[in-house]
This record gives sequence, structure tokens and C-alpha cells, in this order.
Amino acid sequence: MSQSKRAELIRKSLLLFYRNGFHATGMDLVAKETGVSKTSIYKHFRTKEELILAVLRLRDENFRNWLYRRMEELADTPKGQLLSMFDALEEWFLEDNFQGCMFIKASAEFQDRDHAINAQAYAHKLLLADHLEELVLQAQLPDARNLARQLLILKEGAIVVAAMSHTAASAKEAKSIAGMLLAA
Amino acid sequence: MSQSKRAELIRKSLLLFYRNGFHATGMDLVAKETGVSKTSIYKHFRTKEELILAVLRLRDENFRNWLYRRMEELADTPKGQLLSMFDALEEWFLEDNFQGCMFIKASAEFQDRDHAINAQAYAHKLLLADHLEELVLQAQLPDARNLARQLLILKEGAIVVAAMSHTAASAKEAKSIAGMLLAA
DNA sequence: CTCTACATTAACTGATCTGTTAATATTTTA
DNA sequence: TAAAATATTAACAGATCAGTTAATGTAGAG
Repeated sequence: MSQSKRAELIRKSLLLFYRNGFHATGMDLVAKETGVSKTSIYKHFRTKEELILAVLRLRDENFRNWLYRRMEELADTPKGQLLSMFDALEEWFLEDNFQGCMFIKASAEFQDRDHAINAQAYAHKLLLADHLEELVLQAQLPDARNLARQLLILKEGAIVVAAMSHTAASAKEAKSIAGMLLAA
Repeated sequence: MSQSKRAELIRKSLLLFYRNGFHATGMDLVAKETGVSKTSIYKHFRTKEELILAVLRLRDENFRNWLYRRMEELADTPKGQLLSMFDALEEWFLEDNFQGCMFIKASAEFQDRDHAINAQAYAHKLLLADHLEELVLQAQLPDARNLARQLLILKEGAIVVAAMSHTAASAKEAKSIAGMLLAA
């Protein structure tokens, strides 16, 4: 399988898992929708779990790249970028195919903390927290670690509420809290 | 089936779904673990979905009752009760069997907004938001609706971070934000 | 005690699950 | 062009999925 076909398989699998859930999406459907035969899929991924892990790796890369870039585009100071994270989130919430955070959902479906999928989902959140902490440090705000964690709580809360309410209002509501936090 | 056996069935099913997830928990396992034959289960619940809905009704009742009572026990002013919600959450996070919010997980596994399970999960969050708004009003704080939604965002964010990180720290982190919100 | 109503067991649908096997293309390389 | 490596199809495991059927057991009421 060529590199590009493999990438396409992962990309299309991502959409299926994101839309339908992990357990609810069978490998027969993956084969049918990606156009790659099940035999070929299992030649490159030993198990469904390995395919899911590859999907999560792609999602992690895509999402963080997009978010970090968007934050930089929307503001040019570290503090401004932290605030504009919520503007970027709002754009995401307003997308037609917004279905919540794939990592929260992966963690919800694979709850065993020893499970590779659970661990990888959490790793994504740790990378986000690290990035936020770095920006907080650049903004020369006190208590960087704690502040970064608080911003992460706001982000996750806004995502969950947006996904469950099918509205984007939580982005602005979280942003105004973040404004208070960063002003202090 | 007696009323008590039916309640026991729902109670035990709740634990199974909470621990293993909805799709990942088969009805054969439910029958085995509850000690109620599959035939009997299907005499009282036409589908697995109806059983899940009954489980979510129980969870909604149990969880909100517990949370509201605990908030009242921990503080005697409306503002104090809003703050102590996060102390109650911390107690929950520290329980051995804490596995995140069942409604967030139900919403994640049944994403279709027209699905009864998704609607019921969201209804739980609306009831919580209403209760928070009422307390905010009693505390005579301005912008009650908006403030209640912000507190809900903090609550959901704290739960997600606690579940994914397997720690309870997010409770205090969220509480300190809530303290700022309510002081303003 | 007998009839009735309900509960239970266990086997059984037919579909779907993850993953495999064997034979048949198709492509890549020499 | 010939040989080697890879991809495909399609059928097949064996398990499990939600849900049903039919026969058996067991209770309470008359």
C-alpha cells in the first residue's frame, strides 16, 4: 500500500470513528467506506485498536496544528493567543461536522487507564496543557502551571457543553472567564 | 417482577454500563451479572435502549439528589453552596469507582441529536443548569443565566479533566475560578 | 387442590463483530 | 518480458450482538 493510500485510509477512518463512535463502527464498514479491502487493512494494522491509535495520532497532529496556528493568526501576544483559543474553539463548534472532542470520546469508550487508547487520549491533553503553560510563561503571568490547567478546564468544559447543547455559546462564555483569569 | 427486583436490575445495569460503556456491554452480560434472565429483562424493557434510558433516569435522580444535598450540607448561603459544588465534585472524583460523567459518556456514544439517549443526557445538564441559575438568583448576583452557564462549563471541564487525568486536582482548580466569578 | 398468571431456562434466530485463509489480480522490479 | 512482491475478492471462521420462542417451573388466588 502506498504511503498516500495509507494516509487516506487513516483519514477516512477518522471521519467514521468521529461520526459513529469507536465500538459502533465495524471494520466491514471501514473497508467499505475507505475502499480498502479488509485484508489490506489488516496487513497494515494488526488490530482495530492499532488503526484507532493511528487515527488518534493523526487527529492529535491535525487538531493541535490547527489550533496553535489559529491562535497565532488571531493574536500576536502570548496573552492574546491564550484568549483567542476560545475564538478558535468557537469556529470549530460552528463547523457542520463538529461532534465534540475525539479524545474525550476515546477516553470515554476505552476507560481502562492501562489501555493504550486511553493513554494516548490523555497524552493529547497533556501536550495541550504544556503548550498553554508555555504561553502563560511567555506572558509572564504568575502560577503558570496552575493557570494553564485552569485554562484547560475551561477549554474542555466549553467543548463538552458545546457538543451536548449543539450550540457554540460556551466558547464566548468560557472566553470571558479566561479574560478574568488572565487579567488578575 | 417485583418493584424491588426491577430497581435492583436497573441499579446493577447502571454499574455495568458506567464501568464498561454502553456499546461494550452486551445484554447477555447484563443478564448474567444482574441474575435476571434475558427473557425477563425483555419482558420489562422492549429494547436495550429502553433499559439504558431507565438507567439514565436513575442516574439523574441519584446524582442530582446527591449533589444538591451535599451542596446544602457544605454551606448555608446560596453563594457558598455554589462554591461547595466543587468540594462535592472533589469527593466524587476521589471515589474508587469514579469513571467520569455518565451523561457525557452517553452523549459521546449516542451522538445523534435525535436519539432519545442523547436527548436525555442533555436534559440532565439542563436540569443542573437550572438549579445553578436558581442559586445564582438567590445569591442576588447579576447576569444569572450567563453566570450559571459559566459555572456549568467549569463543572463539566473539571469532570472531564479529572476523569482523563485520574486525579481530583481539577476540582480545586475549578473552584478557585468559581470564587473569582462569584466575587465579581 | 387447581387454575391462572407470571418467571425462568435454554436453545435459537439472523445479523454483526474482529480477524483469517486461499485463490486471484495487479503492480513493481529485475 | 519474467519473476517477485503486494493488493484484491470473497468466503469463512468463531464469537458475540440484540432480541425471540417454546417449554418448564413456581407462585398466589379462588
